[in-house]
Amino acid sequence: MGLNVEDQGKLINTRIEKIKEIREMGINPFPYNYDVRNFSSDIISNFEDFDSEVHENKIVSLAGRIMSTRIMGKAAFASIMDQKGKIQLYVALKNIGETDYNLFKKLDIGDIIGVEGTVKKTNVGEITVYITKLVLLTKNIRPLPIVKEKDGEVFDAFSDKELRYRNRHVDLIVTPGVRETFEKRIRIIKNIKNILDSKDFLEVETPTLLPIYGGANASPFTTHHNTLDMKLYLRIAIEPYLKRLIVGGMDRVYEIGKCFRNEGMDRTHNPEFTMLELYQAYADYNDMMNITEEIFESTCKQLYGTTQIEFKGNVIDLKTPWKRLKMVDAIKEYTEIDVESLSDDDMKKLIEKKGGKIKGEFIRGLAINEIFELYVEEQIIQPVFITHQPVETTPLCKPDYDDERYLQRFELFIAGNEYANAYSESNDPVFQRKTLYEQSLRRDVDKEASPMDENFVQAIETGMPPTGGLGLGIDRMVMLLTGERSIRDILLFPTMKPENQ
RNA sequence: GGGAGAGUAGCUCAGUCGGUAGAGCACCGCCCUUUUAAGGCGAUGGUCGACGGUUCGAGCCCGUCCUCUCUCACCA
Repeated sequence: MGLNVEDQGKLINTRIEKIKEIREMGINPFPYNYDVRNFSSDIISNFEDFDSEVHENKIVSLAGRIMSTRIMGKAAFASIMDQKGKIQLYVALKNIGETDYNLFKKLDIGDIIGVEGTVKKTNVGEITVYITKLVLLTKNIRPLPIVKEKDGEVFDAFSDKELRYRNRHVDLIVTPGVRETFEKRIRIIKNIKNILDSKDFLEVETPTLLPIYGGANASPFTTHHNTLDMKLYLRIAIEPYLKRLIVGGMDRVYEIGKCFRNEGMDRTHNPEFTMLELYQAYADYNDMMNITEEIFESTCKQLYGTTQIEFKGNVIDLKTPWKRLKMVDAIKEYTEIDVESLSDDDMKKLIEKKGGKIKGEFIRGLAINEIFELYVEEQIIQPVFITHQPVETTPLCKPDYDDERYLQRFELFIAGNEYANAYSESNDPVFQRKTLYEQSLRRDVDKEASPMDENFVQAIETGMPPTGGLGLGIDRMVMLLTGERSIRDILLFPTMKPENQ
């Protein structure tokens, strides 16, 4: 198991031997640079501009990793992969001369080369660089898994997920589509930033290493600062610092960054994950819904040119506007139960019937939320904003004007999962101090309750304008928009146990 | 934490009833100037996840443990 030197010493040693032989030929197997003037995909998609039948002496120069070779005595085909894709090379003794051809015969799949040549279609019509010059740029000594493709079908895929996650550098080279998935992730994040920047939001950076944590119910990672000799925490949410900035007069701020939660791991949870948090002064939860819709719809269109995507076997249409449903109405619609008219006992029965639990004393608002999660959540396939959660679900959100039993809050559900959570943020300093203090007292019972953050409360006491706040799970969004079912497939380097026992 | 599956060559995988460890690709040698899962001939390559047990004999049966994958639950 593993890709350790000891395990494949013989294969590696023969390649180290080749490095010596190449040096003996007077060739440096690790030169310092190369003049790259073309990329594979540009040559292929603009073939007319390069076709040597038309442009007689047009020389291209490109560099990439050798992915396959087909050697036929005094000539060979090879394909190399660069930043933008793959392209075939024709390597002939008569075109590159004996020295370079002898070098070529010593090369392996995985080596990085620079080539110059002319572009022409082969007899069977494949656009190919007929090389006239070959430069070894980096000699590989650790063999790559050989993955073959024919007509889009992949053979001998590098399919061991553990090896792929532990050796993402190899995965990126040999597994078709992996790179594209991560390029999509990059484009998604860039597009979100473009949207927010165009709305005059300021992208800020706030600390991840904190003396005190808060903003969510979660267990933090702890660490230690040596010279200060103090305990520090990795943040579990971005919220407390962004709200300080709103107090400070930065009226529209956002951060896309890592949060860390010391909890279980599964297909949708990694210990470190990426959140978008956004706060807008003088806005409320309705404004947050509009921004959320725009973020999803625009990003999907930008990636695919359509608002429809397939996810978990469903066609999901992200076209806005999305349905907005109060939580109790959603329960009515999906289960024909009118929770507001139920007795406490009937609600308990409904929860227990589905295997749900009521923690501590019975609280109607929490029970309504529980019934929603048990009976409705997984049924929501098309995007829906669930609004007006019971006030008991969070102390950080303002109650609705019309009915103080419910909040000006929404959660976004798509394909049975939650993607975003937003509030008309509570800014009553007396209420905030009280709830945060009460929460800090519960810490010996509730491990996920946060400690009192005096500086944060003082900030709220300074006066936070009415503010709409939004939290959006970037990893979940990337999964939705790339069709990936596991968070590990959209994180370049997911958290792994160490290889040795 | 529960359930299911898996761990054999660098990669992808076979391995029958318990009887000398197999293939394809890669690698090495040879042939080959339009191939594309290139082809042909030949060679090399193994602590069968670990430990223990049963047996004349274990990749295979039994036990314990480790790791991974999938899935359910829990947790935001």
